[in-house]
Amino acid sequence: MPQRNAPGARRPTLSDVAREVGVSAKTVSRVLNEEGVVSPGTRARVLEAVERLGFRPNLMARNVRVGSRDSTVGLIVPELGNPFFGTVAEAVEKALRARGLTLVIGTSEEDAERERQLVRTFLDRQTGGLIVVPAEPVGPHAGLDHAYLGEERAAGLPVVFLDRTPTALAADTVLSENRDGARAGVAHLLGRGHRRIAFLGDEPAELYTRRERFAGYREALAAAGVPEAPELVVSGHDSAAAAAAVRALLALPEPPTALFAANNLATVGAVTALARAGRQDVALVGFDDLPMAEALRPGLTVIAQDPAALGREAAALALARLDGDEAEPRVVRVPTRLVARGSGELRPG
Amino acid sequence: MPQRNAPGARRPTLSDVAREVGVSAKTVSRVLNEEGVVSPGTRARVLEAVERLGFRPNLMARNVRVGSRDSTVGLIVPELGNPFFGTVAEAVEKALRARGLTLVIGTSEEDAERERQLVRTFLDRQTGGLIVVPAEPVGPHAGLDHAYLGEERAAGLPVVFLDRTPTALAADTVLSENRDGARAGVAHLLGRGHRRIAFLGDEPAELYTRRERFAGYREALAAAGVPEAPELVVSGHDSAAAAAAVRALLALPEPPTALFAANNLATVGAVTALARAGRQDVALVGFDDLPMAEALRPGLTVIAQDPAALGREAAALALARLDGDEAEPRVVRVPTRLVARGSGELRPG
DNA sequence: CTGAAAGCGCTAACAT
DNA sequence: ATGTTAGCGCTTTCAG
Repeated sequence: MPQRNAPGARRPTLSDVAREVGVSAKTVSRVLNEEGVVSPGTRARVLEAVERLGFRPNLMARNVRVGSRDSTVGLIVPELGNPFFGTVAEAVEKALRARGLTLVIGTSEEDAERERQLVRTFLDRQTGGLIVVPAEPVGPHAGLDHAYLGEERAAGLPVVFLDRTPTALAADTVLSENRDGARAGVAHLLGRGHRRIAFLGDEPAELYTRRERFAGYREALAAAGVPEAPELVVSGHDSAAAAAAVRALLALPEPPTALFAANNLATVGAVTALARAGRQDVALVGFDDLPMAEALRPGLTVIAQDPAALGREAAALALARLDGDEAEPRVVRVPTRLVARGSGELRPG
Repeated sequence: MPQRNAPGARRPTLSDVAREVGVSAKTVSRVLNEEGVVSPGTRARVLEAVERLGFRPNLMARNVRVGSRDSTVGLIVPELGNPFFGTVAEAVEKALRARGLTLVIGTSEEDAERERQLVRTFLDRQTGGLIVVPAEPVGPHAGLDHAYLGEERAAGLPVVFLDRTPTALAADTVLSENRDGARAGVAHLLGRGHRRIAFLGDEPAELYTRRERFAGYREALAAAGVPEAPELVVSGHDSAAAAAAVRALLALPEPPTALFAANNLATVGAVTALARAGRQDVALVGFDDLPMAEALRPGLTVIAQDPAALGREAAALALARLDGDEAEPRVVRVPTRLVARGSGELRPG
């Protein structure tokens, strides 16, 4: 039972333990780090004193001396309330914990400047690696740059991009098979006879995932020889906007007979709008799975992503770099999976 | 433009900057910390060199010398993929970031031993505070203890419990109004004429939130003079188990006419089971809101929690302690809100 | 206004 | 098998 420290009392240090036992600090250090050989007797007495005083080593001090970076990895995601990123973070944390590393986390709120600040803070605290869902710079310089991370990478810091890929910096990257997934989802609808298939995307339209999924949509249409209809391509930043967009689509002179919702918020909006309008005849395939998908009537057909795998792969890449892997940057693509539950089977008329 | 560091190059230190400018390290330190008075000339030259060398202070080294704990707060949650805890974490991170603190996160997976290890790791890395969703010890010693955190608290470390409250340690705590919320949800059903209302809870039954919500359920029944029916109280650890439990309930000789689902997984299970059975006549109120709640037909009536508020309040308590607040431990209760969307209005027969 | 020396808690590099 | 000395990068203390 460790001695109760008086409130505000200084935590015991290595030298406190050493003094207590009557050995040098280095000997205590040796015992704790199982370094070199220490006689069983001293070893036991040291451990006893450590226990009794409730000594815990100061990792910061250790790292300063050893000159190594901190045994943490920083993760920057746009948000955590979204279960997609929550699951990613959970998988990263698990993978790190298995290796004795700790997760430091920040949310960029899709703001490139905030992301930079977080990166700076993380680096100042000597985070050993960085996993970043790059925020999309807004304004005229659309697209991802993130060249500012190049120096850190050059200085030997593991940097992994997740879910989106910057244009100007080659670094390890983990992505969902967005394009393939979208193509498969739209092909599913085409295979059921649909020809007027709307695309319901994120905003801004420059978002990497949105671009890729839209490309998949177009590829599927092209492969089936179905002409694109620009009026069927709409956006909504949240589920309410997506629902409104769907209402507008259904009011078109030539409305779509099927919807492809390119992200989970769009899917929620589409389901809501269809339910409100009582339109059980409009087919729907969503990108990204939802907990309620199976509980809906009809069941919601989705292109499921695997956010846990994304997180695991990102952590694995960072860990490999920490272990000294100096190979060229790698891109890992995580497959998606079509889960047919019924909503994609509906037929026009 | 900072000089490009050669790959693997040592990051520049305070003394590097000092040497570059031809002043002492202390002067550079003074400039960076805006401490004391430095002549405008040296100041400018120092800042120029800092910029040119790309110098960034080593926070670990600083903290070691200053003897202060790290400017981080550790958060331990059971999981992050669950949007409830994801939203909590997001709110905590935002509140900390606003104060220049960084969030360190770990997932306990509901394992008390894992939680302890995380606490130890966090403390070793000198985390400045701790926010913990206490894991429920399994086995014979049901209930929360967490006395092991008492010493840390006594040593001046801010400790805040979130969502659940340990029995053996008085510390700041932030809770949802579980009991009130459950009572309101069941009262809603009673008010629509239901008398056979099932309770669909978590497992294990000792879980703090489950106990509180069950107490609210009983209070509502008692207030209405409705006798309890033990066969209507069931559990399910995940949504599939909850769905199975609902199927069993509906097969009873005297089945319930309404369900109260005491958490979001139970709610998903209940919705699924009712949809599969085509039972549009069974009322349902769920505890905890769901993104799809509005998209269901009928809309899902829920007792909404406010996870962001829970996170904010927890962070506020931790920050107050960091600012030196030495008052007695406080308990903050965050209200819940009944959101009526239709599923609670269904009438038997 | 600025600097030299000492030291935070710990470990590397020598001793012995 | 153990101890001494020095020093990580920074700040405190005390001089100038």
